[in-house]
Amino acid sequence: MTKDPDFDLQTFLPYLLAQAAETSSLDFQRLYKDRYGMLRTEWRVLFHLGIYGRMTASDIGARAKIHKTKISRAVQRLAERRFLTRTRDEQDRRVEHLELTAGGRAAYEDLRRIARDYDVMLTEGLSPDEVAVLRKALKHLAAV
Amino acid sequence: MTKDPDFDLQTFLPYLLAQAAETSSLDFQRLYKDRYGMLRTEWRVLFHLGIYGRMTASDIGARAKIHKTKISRAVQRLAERRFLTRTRDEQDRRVEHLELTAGGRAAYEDLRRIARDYDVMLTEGLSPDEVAVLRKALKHLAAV
DNA sequence: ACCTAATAGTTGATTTTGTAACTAACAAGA
DNA sequence: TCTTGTTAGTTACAAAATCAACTATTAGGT
Repeated sequence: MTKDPDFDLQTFLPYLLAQAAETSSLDFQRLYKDRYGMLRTEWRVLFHLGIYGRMTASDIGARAKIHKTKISRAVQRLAERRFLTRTRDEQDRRVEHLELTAGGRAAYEDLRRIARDYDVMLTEGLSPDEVAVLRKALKHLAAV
Repeated sequence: MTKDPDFDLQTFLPYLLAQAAETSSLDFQRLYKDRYGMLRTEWRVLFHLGIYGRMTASDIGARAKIHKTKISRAVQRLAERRFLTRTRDEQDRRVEHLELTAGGRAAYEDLRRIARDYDVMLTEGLSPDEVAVLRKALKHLAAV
């Protein structure tokens, strides 16, 4: 049977995005999973706390657009491993402040180095201009 | 606490890719889920058969980089709904050829139209040049 | 022909995710 | 001070993804 001339799956953005995201996500996963046995949401939470410091679960959810149940579970696991501490807010006792422990910070700094190296590796084969456009376009797409 | 100056999560490609892919995937999901109750892997299989015609499960897996168990289950569901037929190869009886039925083709053509419209909508706000670079870069990243 | 390895595809057990309902705490108006 | 509504976060159950083990069939060497 002949190829459909009107539509090419290889140019359909949700398809391309899914392929690229899955490839990079799986590659990067191997790095943090092997070292720390972390899940995807866990490194994301770890990185948010590493970069922005003290935050609440909702803060992270709002910034990263991750659902609160995912964050709740990631925080639980990170707390069990003593990567972060949870402190109740005295003014509003619904709120919990999260903060990395020394161990959490060490893990974050280690993974941040790895992430940076991985990012450099990913963009080999693309010109700096192309990378800039790619980042801009991805931000745009995430915001739609 | 201050922001880490050495590393910005908002430029880290696996993070950006995951955000963009998730956003577009969820949006597009609503369209095919509402109409046909399909899962992500199911529309992908449907599209492959719609575009390339007769294929085996392995062919699809190789082309789309989807794991064979996912494909196996997607094919089962599509077959139950009479969207495709499965035919044993006479030469090599391990192999099964998959092909869309008339109903499957109708669903594919309907969804293809929707996909095209959605793609157009996604790229509003980006110049044609930017879109071209984006597509090229995503293909590169998927292949790494 | 026979043994071993490889391939296509399926199934089952375990993990992970998603959805909805829930508790606890606060807020704001009557 | 009572509703009523909202927000932070957790938990329970259902849906889906992942991983390993499995069947059936073919291929390749000896």
